[in-house]
Amino acid sequence: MGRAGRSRRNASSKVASIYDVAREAKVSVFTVSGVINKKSHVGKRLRERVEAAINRLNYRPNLLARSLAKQRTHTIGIVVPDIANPFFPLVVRGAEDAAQKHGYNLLLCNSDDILEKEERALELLLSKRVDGILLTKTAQDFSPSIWRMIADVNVPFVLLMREYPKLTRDAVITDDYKGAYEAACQLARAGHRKIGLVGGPLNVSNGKARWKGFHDGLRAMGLPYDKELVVQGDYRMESGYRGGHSLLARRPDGVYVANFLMTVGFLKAADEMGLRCPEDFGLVSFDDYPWLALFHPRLTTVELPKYQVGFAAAELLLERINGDRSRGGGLKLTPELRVRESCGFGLCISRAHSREFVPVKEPG
Amino acid sequence: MGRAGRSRRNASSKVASIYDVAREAKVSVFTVSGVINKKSHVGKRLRERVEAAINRLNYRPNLLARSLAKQRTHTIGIVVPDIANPFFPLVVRGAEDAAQKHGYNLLLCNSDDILEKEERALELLLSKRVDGILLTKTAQDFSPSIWRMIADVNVPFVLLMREYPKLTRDAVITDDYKGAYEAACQLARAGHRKIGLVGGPLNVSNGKARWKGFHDGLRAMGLPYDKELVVQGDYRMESGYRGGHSLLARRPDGVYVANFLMTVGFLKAADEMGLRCPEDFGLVSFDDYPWLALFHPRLTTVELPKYQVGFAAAELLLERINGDRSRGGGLKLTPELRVRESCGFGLCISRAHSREFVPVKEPG
DNA sequence: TTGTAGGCGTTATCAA
DNA sequence: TTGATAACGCCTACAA
Repeated sequence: MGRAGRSRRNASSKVASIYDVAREAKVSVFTVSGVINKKSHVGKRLRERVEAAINRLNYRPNLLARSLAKQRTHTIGIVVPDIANPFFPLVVRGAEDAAQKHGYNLLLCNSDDILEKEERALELLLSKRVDGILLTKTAQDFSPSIWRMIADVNVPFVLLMREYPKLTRDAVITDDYKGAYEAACQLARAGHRKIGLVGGPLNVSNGKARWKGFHDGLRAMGLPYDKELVVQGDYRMESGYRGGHSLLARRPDGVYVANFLMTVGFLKAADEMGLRCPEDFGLVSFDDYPWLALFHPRLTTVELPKYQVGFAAAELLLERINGDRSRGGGLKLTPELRVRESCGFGLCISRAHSREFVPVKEPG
Repeated sequence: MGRAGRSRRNASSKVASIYDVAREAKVSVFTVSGVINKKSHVGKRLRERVEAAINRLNYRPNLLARSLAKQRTHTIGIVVPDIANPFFPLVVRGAEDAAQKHGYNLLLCNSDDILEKEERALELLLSKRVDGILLTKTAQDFSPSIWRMIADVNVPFVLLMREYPKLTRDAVITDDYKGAYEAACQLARAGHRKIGLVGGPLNVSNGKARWKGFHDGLRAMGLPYDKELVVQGDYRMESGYRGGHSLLARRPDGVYVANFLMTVGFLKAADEMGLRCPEDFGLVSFDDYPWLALFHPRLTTVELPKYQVGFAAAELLLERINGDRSRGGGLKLTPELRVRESCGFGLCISRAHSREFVPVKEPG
């Protein structure tokens, strides 16, 4: 006996359903559904009647019900370590813009780079049946239970900033090797000989890349790689601070810090030790922000195209969601060295990559 | 004839449904549902059988279906002007933490402070049947269509940082009047007499409060309020930049800029005009960040408890979602003046509010 | 072109 | 305690 008799709404909830519209327009739900979804097979007369009814009732389809029926939520999940880390807001914004463009929404989760939180977030996202997931993977492997769930649900993933081929090869990252390489070279060109590193975690892909690039950059410039001048951080302020204290005690004349948050911690340590940049040490940081061009020391940085990372990742994910595997995953976006005073370019000799500051010339 | 015979899953999708579990455990879906939701009325024997079946099938309830049935999504929508504005990430993080604690997720939207985008976002959120919405309202009034939809759906709102009593009195804001008042006083105490303002939009509540506080602060210190030294911005960098050029041309000796992004623009303008802070003008900004204590000029700011705003707002919203109206809406959190060198405290005579920097003493 | 009815995966009501 | 079965609101074969 179908559902014909149902949908008499209780007084409290006034939202109209497709049935109410059908009744109001004296047609079937099929017809209503047709005009909502702009199917071609609905007569002009009826369409107008339905549209009138829709307006009268201020009807809006219940997307929850639609999702259940169509097995598609038009929602994508995004899990980042911490939206409060200034690196991620632009990534998320890029993703949101791309998603929005295609009628998708973003369900946002923070993992704090902790596996357990990450897995909890993923379970929830999968249970809510998001159509796809953007993920900045933590360093640890998934537990078997999550692997199984992922396999069952079969939803596309695209990785943000970090690779994890066990899960997927679809990843949008930046060329951190190159960025770190240039950072090291810039320090060398500025005349520094005893160059230290505050690196990222070596168990995540970009931590490794930033370390390797630094290493190779030094070698290319004929400088030694000194383990004593290298400390490993975790991309958070606190680790930059501790790293700063232990590294600066060895009096390097140049330092490359692998992200902005650690740079802040590092500068705090330097401040406490009474050391000044660039007078006492040259500094190159990763990850640029507009205000860094205005405060002193004006930081030499390697800008990462954060917005583009998020945007491209979401676009790629949407392709996968739509079953399009034509384009290979694995975008690697190019970073850009921005030379400013913090590297101490007294002797500096490089092309200027920035319009905002004093151009410095390559040697003849 | 019920649904007994259904749910033979097609090969592609392997996720188990509650029916599969029921069949596997040779019980009814009612029993399975009971186990999942830890209802008391399910025998121990059966419960164990069901749990075993759940494990075997790696069953996870489909939250989409549950939401439809329960009329509750355990999702809350949050719409902010722009997550890339450094003010909002911490707000969002606070909200996410509170939400997470209660098993809720965040659906994030950016409005760019444009009414049309805001309304599109709200429509989507409402159609997806979020249980509640956190909103930083744009300056313009809702259109009638949105009003009607809101009335129909009857979902609780809590406002973030801005008031809009037409919609709800539940709002979590900061005491911007007080913050701006203190900012003005601090500039006066530092010895400035010709004090200018780069304010926020006057059609949003906190823009007005920051202007009024500034105005009253000046008066309290016996200084004139000079319209010529006041420009209106929109909280974005560009407006701070333009405001900086037009305001600095009048050579104020002290300036209060109503948020960080505009301060960045303002400093750029100053830089271009060859003016230095604090030598050529004292500066107090709104909205503090950890790194501002480390770069020069070290900014005197009025810190707003961003994280707490988000957290408290989400908590309040969750109370409303659960039908709890006992606590009155309308939290006003207290800002904190952090005195640092940018205000030019040569003559300064205030208590120190910050541990990070040189305490300056009240005169005897 | 339009309508009927069953399915999406839960929860919840009412008997048994 | 348990089980059948109607909602929840939408889409969509299959019929007409």
